[in-house]
Amino acid sequence: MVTLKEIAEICNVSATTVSNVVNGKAKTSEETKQRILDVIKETGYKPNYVAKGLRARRTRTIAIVAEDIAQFTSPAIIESIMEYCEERRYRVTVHNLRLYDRWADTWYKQDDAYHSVLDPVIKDVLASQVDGIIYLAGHTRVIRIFEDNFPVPAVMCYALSESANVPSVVIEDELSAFEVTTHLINSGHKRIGVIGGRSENIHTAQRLLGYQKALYENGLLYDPKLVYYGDWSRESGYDGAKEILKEGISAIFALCDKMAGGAYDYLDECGIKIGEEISVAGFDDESIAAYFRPQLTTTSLPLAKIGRKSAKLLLDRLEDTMEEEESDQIRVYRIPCSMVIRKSVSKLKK
Amino acid sequence: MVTLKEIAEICNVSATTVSNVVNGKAKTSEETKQRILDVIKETGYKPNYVAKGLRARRTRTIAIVAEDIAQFTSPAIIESIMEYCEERRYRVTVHNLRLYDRWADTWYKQDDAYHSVLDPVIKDVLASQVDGIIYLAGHTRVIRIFEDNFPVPAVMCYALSESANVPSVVIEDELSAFEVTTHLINSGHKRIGVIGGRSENIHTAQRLLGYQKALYENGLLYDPKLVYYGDWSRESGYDGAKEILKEGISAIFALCDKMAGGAYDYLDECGIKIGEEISVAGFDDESIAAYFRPQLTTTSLPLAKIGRKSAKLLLDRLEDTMEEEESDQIRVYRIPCSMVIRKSVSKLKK
DNA sequence: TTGAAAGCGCTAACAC
DNA sequence: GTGTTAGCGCTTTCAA
Repeated sequence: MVTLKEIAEICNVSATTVSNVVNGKAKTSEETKQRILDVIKETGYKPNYVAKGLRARRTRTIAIVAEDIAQFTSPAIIESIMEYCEERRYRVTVHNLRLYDRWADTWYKQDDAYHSVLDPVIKDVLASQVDGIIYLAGHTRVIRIFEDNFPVPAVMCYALSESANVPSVVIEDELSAFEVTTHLINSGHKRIGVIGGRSENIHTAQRLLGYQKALYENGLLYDPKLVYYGDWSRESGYDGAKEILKEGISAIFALCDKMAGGAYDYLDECGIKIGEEISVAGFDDESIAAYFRPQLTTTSLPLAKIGRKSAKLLLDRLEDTMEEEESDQIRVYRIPCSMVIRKSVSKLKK
Repeated sequence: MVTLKEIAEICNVSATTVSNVVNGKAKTSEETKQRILDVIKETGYKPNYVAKGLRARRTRTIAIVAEDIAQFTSPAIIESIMEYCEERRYRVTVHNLRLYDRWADTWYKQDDAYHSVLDPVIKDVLASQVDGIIYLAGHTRVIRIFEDNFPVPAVMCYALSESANVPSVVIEDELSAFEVTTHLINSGHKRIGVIGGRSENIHTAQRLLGYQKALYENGLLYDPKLVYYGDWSRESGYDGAKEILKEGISAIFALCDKMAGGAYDYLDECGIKIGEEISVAGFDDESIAAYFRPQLTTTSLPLAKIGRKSAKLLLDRLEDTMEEEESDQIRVYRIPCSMVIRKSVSKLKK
């Protein structure tokens, strides 16, 4: 690999001049400039970022620390972060905690196990001199890992940071659930069952609030017997449907598509016609949803927007172009979802 | 951020000694060693990889250049590459061409557009001094981008490289299709329709070969009228089913699950009972397959194995531990897939 | 066992 | 415009 110095020697100029040309620092005569450019082309010279980063103290590289890139929300978010960073000429590296892969659904409760994985990665990331970090969570909860003295700017993506200088970008759970529930009510449903995740889960809690708000605004009462707490799995959707069906409902709001799939399983088993005798709404708009029979009415996650927003927050911070508003209060950005109407919800026949 | 030099000053030793301790270079007295280790812990010192890489000329970092991480095969492969690299203490950075995102299905035919995206990324990757590269394709075809003088070792993942020193890791298309077809034939089916991708597509071509081999071994003749060339989309699955159904078939082998989904659409529309009146097999075992009604019999892709194999090939090469066999012939590793039997294929009722 | 010195490839400050 | 000098944080001879 040719180095800048070698180029300089060939051209009979100093390394500085070559550096200036490479980085477009203007003050070079057209003639030498052209000569240098030619040699660069001939030799196929490529600047060494490592050396550059060492000197410049800025690498124009940010790191995504993802809890698990195989989580269905991750790829689209990562992709949009990269897209945005490319526009602003930043490089992105991805680091993967593989949390779900390692421990399925339990890890986030065991602080020591969690940190045994996280800490070395963070250390690693920091050691590679990135300018900033986006932590990409697998599901929304409060994550407190960026202390106030964290050495580089950070953004919490798809989770809540609770730290004054680390903004969070999450989805608008409450409003979205409100919309779905309202849609169901407008279709004539009054007893609407809910299949959620665990009760302490933030997605579940917030969506339940939105659900309740819609009930309230329509003069309906919240009935705890209509809500089943599952674990986001297809199986728990099945169990949930079985349970709440006993309460005489006409619609099911499953808080994720997989559980909606489980509800379909049970309903099919009972010979109850979905989209006719009973309505079902999901959440997430995973690829599976469009293949359900009937196709599932659900809510799509604004993953691309979440990614872009997170990236923008970070890069603005790096370049100090952020609008003042932020300052020292905890910033949480909630990005709205959008309902996608398909075939699984229908007007209640009186 | 504390530096090695500062640690040295605090401990009243030279930078060399600290470096030796940090890297476990043995020849240090227990006493000073302990002192240094203590200070490192107190100060939270982290070695600067950038500086290290500059000096050491090896960064222990490999790059994945992915055509599109949002392609359904990518996340699992990336995840397994990372898992393997973690075991061998290599870092991984991911770079994303976003090819599908940019140009849907056409880019790989336009060399200039393709290179306008690829070249800067490769340049970038090289400039960041990675030790090696894994190119992760979105679908299998011949890709000729690593010349013989490519400066670092490379592996072609999910595509064919055709370059002597760049091994390729792909799936065993032909054998897998052979197995599916055999399964169908063993279930009594004699006229088996195929819905594939474009005819020039390698996946399609190879699987068709496997299909034909199974026919041959069972004394059946290949009939071109039974194969429809689609474009992997659900819609083309629908069109394909419509087309080949006219030929009086009792089973459909769709070369991807999405097209199987399209076939389901058409069959449902006609009121033909899948898994009873007609059998359908898919390919890929995407998450959607298990939600079909009836659940789809398909073939799952060995993504984790592909990733590990690619990573192993690269790291072995980096460390010169590879077995001799490779040398200078073109190496292609074909990883077998495995059928997953569900409900969409049944014995043909005579 | 420890340290001094040189240098990896590049950029920044300051002269000329 | 262009060159000189110094130094980013680390490792690696080689000598003590």
